[in-house]
Amino acid sequence: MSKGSKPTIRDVAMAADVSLTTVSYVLSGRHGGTTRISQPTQDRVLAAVKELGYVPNQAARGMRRGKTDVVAVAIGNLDWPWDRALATAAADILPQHGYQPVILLGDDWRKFMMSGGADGVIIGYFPEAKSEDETVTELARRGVAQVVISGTMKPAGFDVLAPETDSGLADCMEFLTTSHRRVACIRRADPAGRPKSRFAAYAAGLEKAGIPLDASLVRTSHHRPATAYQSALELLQLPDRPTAILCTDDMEALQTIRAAYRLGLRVPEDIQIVGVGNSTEGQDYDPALTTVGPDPIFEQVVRMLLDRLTGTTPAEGIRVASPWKLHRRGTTEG
Amino acid sequence: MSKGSKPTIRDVAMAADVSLTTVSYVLSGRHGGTTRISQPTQDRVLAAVKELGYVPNQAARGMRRGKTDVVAVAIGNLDWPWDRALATAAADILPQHGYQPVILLGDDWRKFMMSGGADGVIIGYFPEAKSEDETVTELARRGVAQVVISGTMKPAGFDVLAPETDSGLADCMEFLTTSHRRVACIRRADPAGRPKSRFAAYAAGLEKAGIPLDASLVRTSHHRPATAYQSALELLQLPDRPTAILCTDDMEALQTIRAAYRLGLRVPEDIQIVGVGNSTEGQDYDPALTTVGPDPIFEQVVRMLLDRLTGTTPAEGIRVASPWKLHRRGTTEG
DNA sequence: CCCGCAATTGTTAACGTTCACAACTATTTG
DNA sequence: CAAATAGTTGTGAACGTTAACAATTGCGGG
Repeated sequence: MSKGSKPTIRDVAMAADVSLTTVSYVLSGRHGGTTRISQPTQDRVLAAVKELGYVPNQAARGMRRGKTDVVAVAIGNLDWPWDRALATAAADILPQHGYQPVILLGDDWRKFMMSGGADGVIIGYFPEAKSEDETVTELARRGVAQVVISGTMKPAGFDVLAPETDSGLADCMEFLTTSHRRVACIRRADPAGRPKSRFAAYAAGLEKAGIPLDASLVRTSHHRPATAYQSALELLQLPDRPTAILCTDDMEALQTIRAAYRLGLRVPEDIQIVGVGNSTEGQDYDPALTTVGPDPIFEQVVRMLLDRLTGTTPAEGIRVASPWKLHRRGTTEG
Repeated sequence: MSKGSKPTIRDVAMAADVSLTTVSYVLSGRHGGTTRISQPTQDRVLAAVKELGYVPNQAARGMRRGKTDVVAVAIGNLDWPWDRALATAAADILPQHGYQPVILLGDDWRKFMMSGGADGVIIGYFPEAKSEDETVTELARRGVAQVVISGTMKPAGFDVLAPETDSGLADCMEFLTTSHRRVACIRRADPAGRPKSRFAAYAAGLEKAGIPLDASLVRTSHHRPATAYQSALELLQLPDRPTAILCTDDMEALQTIRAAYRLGLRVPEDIQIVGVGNSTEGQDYDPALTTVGPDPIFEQVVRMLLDRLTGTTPAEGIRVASPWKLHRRGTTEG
């Protein structure tokens, strides 16, 4: 117990003058049936534990038990409301079930999971729309619990929550094109992947309504909120201003509202704005943001993982569709 | 290697027909001096590794080596720009130095670190302003690398980055009170801690300028952005409207700008707004947000931890003051 | 008075790695 | 030609914990 060393179960055992096993039993509380520890002994052990400030080493425990009690949450970027909401939900719920949530950014989850860092992982982020992923496949083979948010992947030893973006966006575009002819779009600069398909839905919606795609009405934002704001300013100062703007992410939509106010335009009277994602941020805005998205699904995703961890889910995996719909709110009233 | 089992170093050894040690040496690359592995053997091992998709188990490795190569980043809430920026900086920098960053929310870091989950931790969050913390002290005794962001704690086996909020806020209040008499405040609802001291600085600044504290000009926001927005609307619709508003967090300040625009007020002509934190969000705004805060320090914090991990820092720990100053930008021009 | 059972606690091997050291094979040198 | 040496690879213990199983004690009944 000198400086720089952490107390082990061995130290506790010596302090309480019992064997390692006894300490282990007392702490894990699994001295139920045939193995009982007498009250005096328990007290002595607990006293020693407190005295030394002993906490079992998770790595060692995990190794022996074959499980880590850790769940990873893989997200892309803390600036995205969607990812944040997922991480927050996981951090709220998982501890209640004895799991330690850890949030991993970017691609860190691959190494982390492959090296046995956690019992399960919620993957909320794929830079590209893909139908399968080598790491996911391998982890599934190894029996790691996984829930993947993806519209394009099929369950195969893991679970998939599939947001039905296309139908939602189609509804949205239909709604917009019935009352607008000049519908602009602020899209993400992501190479391929989600945003692309969102933009594709925009284009498809225009075509369906017989409106030619006007390239000058399409702007690309480059991940930072300020660029979306700039794009919005440009669009709104166009000689023939669009009457509605579809932003492929709520965050960008909020920037657009701000740009409108800045220019003295009223929302929704002068310009109507629609986002994508149905984030709480948009709900809380004034006027509340009309948006295309799922009902909040993050709790659901976390529970899907918990079910899989407890073995409730069929081994081959399930696919839960998350319907996306248009939430008509303040920015498109009237 | 059947379904549900992960390949171990043993499997690789058998496949390559060598001993465990050889595999370990090849992989860890530490076959430098007296222990060399011949090229053919290396090739065979690497082939087997690839074939089996073997990745060393981090827990086992960590146990043996006495280090985990993991660094935890403890933050309070993903909704706070400050916390996000810290986590993002850590996630960017740490992997370049061989460390796996994991983000922990709320109080999770206590259990996690006490059970040996990581070699080091960056603590960016304390719900209360305290001069010492039992967990931190104990971790320091155990030789865990720690950097704590705190204005009130003193280094004692760990490092402290101390934001000089008071002097910064004092400057700010002086600046505001020279041209304004009615300065409102939107503060956080946190019980004690950071926000409290920020509010205290507001009160002190008023007193110094001989302006009585007007309770009707103080509003409390309850963590969600929408409440700050509401508070701002109320303040701005007061019969005798304040001419400046100090928000104890940039996020709230941005909401306040939005509220002003909503009411048709111009910023900074009609209302001047100051935030706290110097977040990038505020910088990107239009008009850019005047704010009290440090120059970006998150990279610095991460490097402080790396220094400590490599033993560069003196054992007793260092205290780095992070001067806070007023960044005069668009919302207070003119 | 001995046996068996219940109530407690201890022994030991194992989880997957790493590392100091031992051991083996060819070379080369005296 | 023996022995030292360099170049390779293997052995075994250890990290901290758990769990199947063994061992010890005390008690009552046959």
